[in-house]
Amino acid sequence: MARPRKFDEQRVLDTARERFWSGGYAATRMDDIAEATGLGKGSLYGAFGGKRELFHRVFDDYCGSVVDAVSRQLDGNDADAYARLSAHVYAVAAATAADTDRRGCLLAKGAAELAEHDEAVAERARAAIEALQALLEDDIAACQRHGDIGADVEPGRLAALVLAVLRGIEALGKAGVSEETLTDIARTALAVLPRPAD
Amino acid sequence: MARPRKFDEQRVLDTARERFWSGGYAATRMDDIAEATGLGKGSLYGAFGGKRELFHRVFDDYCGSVVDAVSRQLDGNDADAYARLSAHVYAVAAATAADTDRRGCLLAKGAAELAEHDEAVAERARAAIEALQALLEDDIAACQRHGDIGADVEPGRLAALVLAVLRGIEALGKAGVSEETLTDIARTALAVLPRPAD
DNA sequence: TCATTTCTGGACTCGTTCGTCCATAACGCT
DNA sequence: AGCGTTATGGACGAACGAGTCCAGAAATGA
Repeated sequence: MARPRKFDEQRVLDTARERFWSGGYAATRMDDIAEATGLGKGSLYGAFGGKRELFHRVFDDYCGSVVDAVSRQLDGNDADAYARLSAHVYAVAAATAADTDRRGCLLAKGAAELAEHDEAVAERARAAIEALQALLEDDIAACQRHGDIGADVEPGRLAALVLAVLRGIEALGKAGVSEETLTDIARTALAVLPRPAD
Repeated sequence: MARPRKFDEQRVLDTARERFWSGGYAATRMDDIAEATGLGKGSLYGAFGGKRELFHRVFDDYCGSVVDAVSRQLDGNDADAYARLSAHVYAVAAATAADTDRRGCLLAKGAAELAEHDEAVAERARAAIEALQALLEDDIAACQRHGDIGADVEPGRLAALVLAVLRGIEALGKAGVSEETLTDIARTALAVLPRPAD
């Protein structure tokens, strides 16, 4: 019984994500987002409240989508668990290297810029990292059950290590390390994971 | 034959570093820096040129000091090379955990915020990472000579892996991962390095 | 002491950006 | 069709921040 919105909220969030992602929070202007989405500022503020709230929505969204994507990549039966892990690690290296704009990951970028001063961002990042760790742990446990990884180290520890390597690959990528080196890191990381005693 | 400066340039750089470090580049105001250092804006601009140039000076300085510090930590004879490596890895984990403000490393933070749009920052970060990698490689090679690490993997690859883990620890620390987990990652990383076949 | 040169610091300018406001448009319901 | 409600979008206000400018201070050398 009132005028309906003409824009798709999700589409606006996606566009805003692009802007925040390339420019960072502080360097992105609301006018940019308004122009990029075609919305007037009245609509933008009416729908999302303000810059900070909009970023929170975008960040939340992004974290969720990253966790979802990894979840899909790592989900499956025990027999293929190691193949999935390996594919995932190489995929992160390749994706980081392919990111020629050096935008890195919005999760890392947003956390780096705002976690210190914005509790909501810090908490969301923490939750996302925890979720990623849990996904890796499940997959590594499956590898151990299937005999692809030695069972003498707790899967949680190995998952934390792999997660650190993955985040490290992204950080190095942003610093300009070559694709070859990144792929090497992925390969070496997989190679040093303990083998079953058999 | 002219009035000498009343301030110490290095001290100003240190203060500016603090500001950029906690706030990031965009969120730090020149007025803040002026107030924090006690300088007037005239002096600030006269001595450093502008915000961008000042940040470049600070960033350059910081990268140099990080490389220097690691260099000192890893320098020594072959017999103690593994002990130094181990101490260094634990030290990074402890330092990251102790950084309760979650400022992380200015190298990572600056690179995350500016590398994409500022070639000078990107290049400086790349050079610093390369230097760190070289330092680790030297130490790992020493470990291999002394028989503390297996010689079947090239030291350069192991160094790249260790570097990724170290940067990953910092990234995870910023995301709020606990000290215990960070220390665990350090321990696990050291544990999975190949042992000599003996 | 005086002249010259550089430093100092705060007032000022100007562009920029967040957020507000409001007249108007669009829709659903009766 | 008319009414009430919500969306729209561009103009506007106000604050803020980078960089400039300049009158005066401080030091050195003649």
